[in-house]
Amino acid sequence: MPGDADIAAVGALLGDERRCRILLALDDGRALPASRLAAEAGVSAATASSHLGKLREGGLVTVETHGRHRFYRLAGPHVGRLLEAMVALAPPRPVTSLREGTRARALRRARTCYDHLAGELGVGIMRHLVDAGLLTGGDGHRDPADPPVGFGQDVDYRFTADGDTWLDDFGVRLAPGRRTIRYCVDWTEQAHHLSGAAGAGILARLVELDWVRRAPKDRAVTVTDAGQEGLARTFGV
Amino acid sequence: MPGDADIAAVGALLGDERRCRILLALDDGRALPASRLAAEAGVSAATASSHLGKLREGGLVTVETHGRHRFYRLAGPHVGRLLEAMVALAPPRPVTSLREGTRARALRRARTCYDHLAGELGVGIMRHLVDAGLLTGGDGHRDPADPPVGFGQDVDYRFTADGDTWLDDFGVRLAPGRRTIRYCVDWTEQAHHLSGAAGAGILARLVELDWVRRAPKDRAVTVTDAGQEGLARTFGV
DNA sequence: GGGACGGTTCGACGGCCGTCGAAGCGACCC
DNA sequence: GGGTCGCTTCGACGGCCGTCGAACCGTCCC
Repeated sequence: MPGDADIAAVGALLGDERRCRILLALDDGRALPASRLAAEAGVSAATASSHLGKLREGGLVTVETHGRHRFYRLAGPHVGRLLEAMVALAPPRPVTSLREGTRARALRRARTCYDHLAGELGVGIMRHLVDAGLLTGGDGHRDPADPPVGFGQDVDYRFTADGDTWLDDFGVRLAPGRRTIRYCVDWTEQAHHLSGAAGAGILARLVELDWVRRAPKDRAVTVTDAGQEGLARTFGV
Repeated sequence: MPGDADIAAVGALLGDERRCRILLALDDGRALPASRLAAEAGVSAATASSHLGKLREGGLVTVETHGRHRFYRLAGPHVGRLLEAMVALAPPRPVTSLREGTRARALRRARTCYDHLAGELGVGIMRHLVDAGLLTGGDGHRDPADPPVGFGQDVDYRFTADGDTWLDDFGVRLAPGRRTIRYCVDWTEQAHHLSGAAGAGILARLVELDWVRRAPKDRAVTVTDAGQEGLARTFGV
């Protein structure tokens, strides 16, 4: 039984409270520097570095180096699912922990990324636009060297004629010259979501329709009842 | 952060290879005696008892005592989901382990329990019958003292007039005197599935329709393509 | 280039936990 | 009731791993 050893290895990673704190701090999809995670776990930089090394080796987190900072992220949606499954099993559920849990889940579902939508919702909308033939392209790649955390980048996505029509019909107001498409790699979903002027325009229109509402102080996005229905009908999400 | 400690406690439970072996052995929903689990984990009875005690205290397994045997089960569907999430993260996937994993998943989806259906499919069918008003009752309870593992028991479920009609229409042949309803508590789903003559009759009819096929030597049940469609249409499962 | 800063590596300390044999306990069998 | 069997408890041994300070390495800033 060679495969069994590995699942225990994953379990061992999750058996330490400090490591769990680190993972939970990353659970909403952010990328955080090692120092912040050390503070979050309440542990020295040396210890945190050791934990992060193990989490990385175990495939639970990934690193990006920017200057003298190293940003850590959850390695993918599987990790979020795993954390969710574990939280569901942790027997005592103090209120605060519950709120944190649902909040992280909500952020994974929908959040803002600067001026546009990210999370399952952002990715789902972009996927729908591509599937519906409103948006084409997407063979571009992300330059691993320069870009700061979670930022967008030029790629060869573009709206089709149908896409232009759809934008007008849906009520997204974009100056003709500003229809350049940008996207972000959405790390909680490991897929693309729209950014740039189009992403901002769509988010603005969704807010105008009162389908979604932005939290005043953070990146949370809530979907209204009307939004549930409208988003499902329009984008299948 | 009081809640965080507990999720690490769950992780610690999963950090031991022997405990993982035990959990994986139980992953298809069976109840196994401690001695069998000791053998499965490749460990002495004393050690296995220690592990089982911890798993029980952690809420991952439950015990039923029958005579001098003690049968252990996964505590519920959450545990199955957790194992699934962990397997999805264990990086190397030897073929055997993959086959085992998909097999366990298949058993959780559909299996036989003596002469009737269990697993998600069995539970889903029963739920549909109740929701559709074909079956009523179900306030009975399971006597914790006597019954052997996973066996059915009398309860006050009964078919309505519509239910009788439906049985005839669907092609389930039951002698009028043999319409007594029995059910099993389905432990992988923590819900009821039909047993008794009605459960057996429905399974027989599903086989006759070639919607499902029983494995010759074990409890596995596979759903055919026609079955996928028919079961969805008939029972919403 | 010097100094500060973020991060990792190294080494040593300490504690927790998995392990098994032996003993204890209850249930079954003849 | 004596013997067996299934399981748990106890106690002792041993190893693994989390922890931190100190040293080291690279980047940024003036």
